[in-house]
Amino acid sequence: MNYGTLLVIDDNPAILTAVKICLGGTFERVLTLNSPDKALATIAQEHPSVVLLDMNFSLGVNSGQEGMMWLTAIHRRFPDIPIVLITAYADVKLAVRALKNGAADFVTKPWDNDELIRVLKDAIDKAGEVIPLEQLESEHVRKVLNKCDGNMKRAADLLGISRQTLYNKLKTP
Amino acid sequence: MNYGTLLVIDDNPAILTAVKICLGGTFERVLTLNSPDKALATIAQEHPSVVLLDMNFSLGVNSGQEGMMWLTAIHRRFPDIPIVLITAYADVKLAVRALKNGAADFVTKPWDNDELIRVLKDAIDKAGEVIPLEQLESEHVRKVLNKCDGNMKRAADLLGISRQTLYNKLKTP
DNA sequence: ACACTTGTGTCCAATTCTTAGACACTTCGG
DNA sequence: CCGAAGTGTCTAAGAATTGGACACAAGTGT
Repeated sequence: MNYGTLLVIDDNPAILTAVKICLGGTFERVLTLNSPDKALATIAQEHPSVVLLDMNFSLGVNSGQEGMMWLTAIHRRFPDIPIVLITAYADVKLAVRALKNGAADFVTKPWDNDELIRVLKDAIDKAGEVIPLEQLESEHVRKVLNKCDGNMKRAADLLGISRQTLYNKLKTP
Repeated sequence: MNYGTLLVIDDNPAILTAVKICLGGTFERVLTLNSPDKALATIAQEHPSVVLLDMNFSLGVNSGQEGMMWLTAIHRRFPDIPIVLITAYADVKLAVRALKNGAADFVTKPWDNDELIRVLKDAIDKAGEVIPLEQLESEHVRKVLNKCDGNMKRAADLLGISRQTLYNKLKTP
């Protein structure tokens, strides 16, 4: 039941209060910002488990550029905190670009409460998963070796390890 | 100028010929399938550098379920080959789900030729990048350590390495 | 104030991993 | 047929990893 702290960033006060009411029961705390200006400072201080970020702040501008900028800024600074984007202007191109820029998910207004809760929980759960170093390594090794059509010498070279080491890593899976 | 082989999978013959004409100059070869049934076999045999996959095959069904299934099937079997999805029914939810399921990109019909070419090239370039093992490792270590609020013991535990090893890895960045 | 727990920074010696180099062998293309 | 490139294997040296240990700091509960 304890999903930690949610940080919501939206310039519409009505949205902020609505989110607070809808998600107050799910999250331990719901923090709100009506401008992304202090997002980095707030995140650094409060360590939210997830950020819900609106894409449009400049009045009349709905390209989502500003939200995208903040997404990249926050994600670069806090790669381990999942960021869910929300926008009124459903745009496939924008959604694709957001996900490629590190967004955990992308939802459109008006939102469905249950779906939003599920999306946020999923983002938190996924961010909470920790892959052991060895597994990460062996998966990557396999992928690179695949791309090299099984050429061990080139794969080892690309991976930055010696051919024998790659050999050993494949021996003990 | 040589971007290898493109595999296009679409049940509309007109689309296939159109793509062939549009992208024939960019790719060394353009293979086509009017059904995903033989996708896995074809990919295994031809080793395309990218796959362009339509989402809707069953007539009258436009939920994209079938394309999604083939996306996951192909991606699970060939994680190193990028898959670009294409659909006539622009749907943000569908696009998000596709990207989360491993799609390299998502474009909508009717498409812009230059954009499609750019997207495919990007997908190939990105898939061609190989991250050295050490860099992958250090990035992951940093992320996990961050998530543990700097608690080295827990981080080392989650990573599956000893505390001293984590210590050393941080010493020499 | 007191013990207790947890984590840090640091060392050690034993073990394991990684490396460069070498060798015979196969495969492939000119 | 030759040479280039890759494989499978080995060795010996060097580097990394491990469990264990120790003193110390910070936070816990009593």
